[in-house]
Amino acid sequence: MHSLYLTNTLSRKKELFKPIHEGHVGMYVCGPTVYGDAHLGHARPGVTYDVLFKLLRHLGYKVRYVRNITDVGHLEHDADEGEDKIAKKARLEQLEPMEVVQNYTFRYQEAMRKLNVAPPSIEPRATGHIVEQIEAVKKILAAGYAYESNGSVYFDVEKYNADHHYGILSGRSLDATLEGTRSLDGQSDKKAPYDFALWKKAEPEHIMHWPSPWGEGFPGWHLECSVMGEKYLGAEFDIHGGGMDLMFPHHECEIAQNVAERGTQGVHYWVHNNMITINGQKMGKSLGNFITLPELFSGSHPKLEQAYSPMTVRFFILQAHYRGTLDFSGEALQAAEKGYKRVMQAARDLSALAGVKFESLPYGELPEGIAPEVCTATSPEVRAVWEGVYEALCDDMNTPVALAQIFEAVRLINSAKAGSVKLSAEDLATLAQIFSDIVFGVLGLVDEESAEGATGAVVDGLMQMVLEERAKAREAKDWAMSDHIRDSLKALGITVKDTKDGAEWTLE
RNA sequence: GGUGCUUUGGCCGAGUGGUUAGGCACAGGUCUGCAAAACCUGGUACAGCGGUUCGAUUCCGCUAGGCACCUCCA
Repeated sequence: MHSLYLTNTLSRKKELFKPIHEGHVGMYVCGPTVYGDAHLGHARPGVTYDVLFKLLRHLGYKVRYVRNITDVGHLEHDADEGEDKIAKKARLEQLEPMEVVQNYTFRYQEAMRKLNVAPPSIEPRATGHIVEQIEAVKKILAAGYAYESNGSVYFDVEKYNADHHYGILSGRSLDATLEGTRSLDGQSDKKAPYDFALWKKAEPEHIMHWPSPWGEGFPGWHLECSVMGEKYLGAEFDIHGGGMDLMFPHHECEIAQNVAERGTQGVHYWVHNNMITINGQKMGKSLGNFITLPELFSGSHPKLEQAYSPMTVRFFILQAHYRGTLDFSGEALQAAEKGYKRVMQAARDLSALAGVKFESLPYGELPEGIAPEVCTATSPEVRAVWEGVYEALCDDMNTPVALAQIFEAVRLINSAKAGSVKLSAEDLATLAQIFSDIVFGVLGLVDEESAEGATGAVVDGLMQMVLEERAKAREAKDWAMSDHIRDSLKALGITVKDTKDGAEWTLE
């Protein structure tokens, strides 16, 4: 089996990945808070952990992938004094909170589906785990790491820090945290500013609340991930992913809760994806500089000159390493679009050359394929691509380098098609496997053109007929007619290219 | 103020103590009725200043710029 290395935020180093249970992986990723449309920033963890999910599967692991939906407890402005995001949205739109949740959950899943992000094994919601969260609060109270205050329960960070290290993940000391913590206006029930809420008393204006031993209230944001992770993956599990902006305080608090509640940090590998920036600045809700995925796919945003297809967006994300920032610009998206199309065209040509049909799996199904141990190709170039791709992906998911290797394969395919390079049957089979397993499998690309374009034999037949007529005109050197046909097709979005072996066409 | 990250050719973006990343764009060539595609070739990029070294874009220090987190954010 190929050895996978992942950068663990706990150690800030690349570590050899070893699962707790041989052959099995438990992975938890922080999902969205569903109070608005997903934006480009949300696509990054979606795609990143989708690749990790698929890579692990391809390497032969059985994976349980849990990605939550946050539908309560996530507050605005301040973790303890603000208003619940969902409730606020519901109030603004005169809706039942669950209507907001339902709507944006559906829209999020729809956007992920378009990006060919496989649905996780389990997609739990915070509101579905109120009972478990209350139980967790009780345990933390019993362990002495929390205190009740005026109907709310807070985590006692100072007490915890005396026994453990609060800041182990983000690399801070409590003093540093204290310095940076904003002092709150007005009265707070907390003993210290860095204490965070496990359970929050519901003020009269709150519309989402549940009964608890401490009165009517709702769970704190950080608690849900601790609780749902434990429920579905166990007290200890392998991988926890999320955006870098969640490292502190969210993930730090999770660790503290885990230790207080069950005596273990719970997570072996913390994986964090970096942000997508726009003009060098983080794309985010609070800055108002975000472009939603529906806007991106339709081109309906003042910053956009054109629409970008879901696969262009996926390719764009894949072209950068997940731990670095990725800067958005129209130019960069257009470059990604061209590159993506080039790879897909090569896939179609390879399909013809190798006599293999690449079929995309029905959405939601995962390839069972296990990465081959040995490369059977005969040419050194193809072998190098095969080796390079696995090496890159297993080296902390280096998708940009993997794609560079894929472009090498594209060059070989094109050269073979042009006749300047000879590829053996084994070479073609290996290339076909790389495309099937890696390009379409692990990297999760889909050929949009063949998927939604020119459907069916009717169009194929029609095009064949038209191109035959054009070929006759060309034989008769009737260039006017030939060009007229080509121009007319172009106006319909059909591009005709003349090659040695006759005319080819593609639909925009 | 604290913590951490970062500065690569026109743009995006990998990587390394000495050898081509890759994509997009651009220029020349091959092919072609033309066009497109494809293929071939091309541009000596690594913020600045010092240091370590036979040799640094790659290690160390300083300077300058940028960013993230410290409050909700993927």
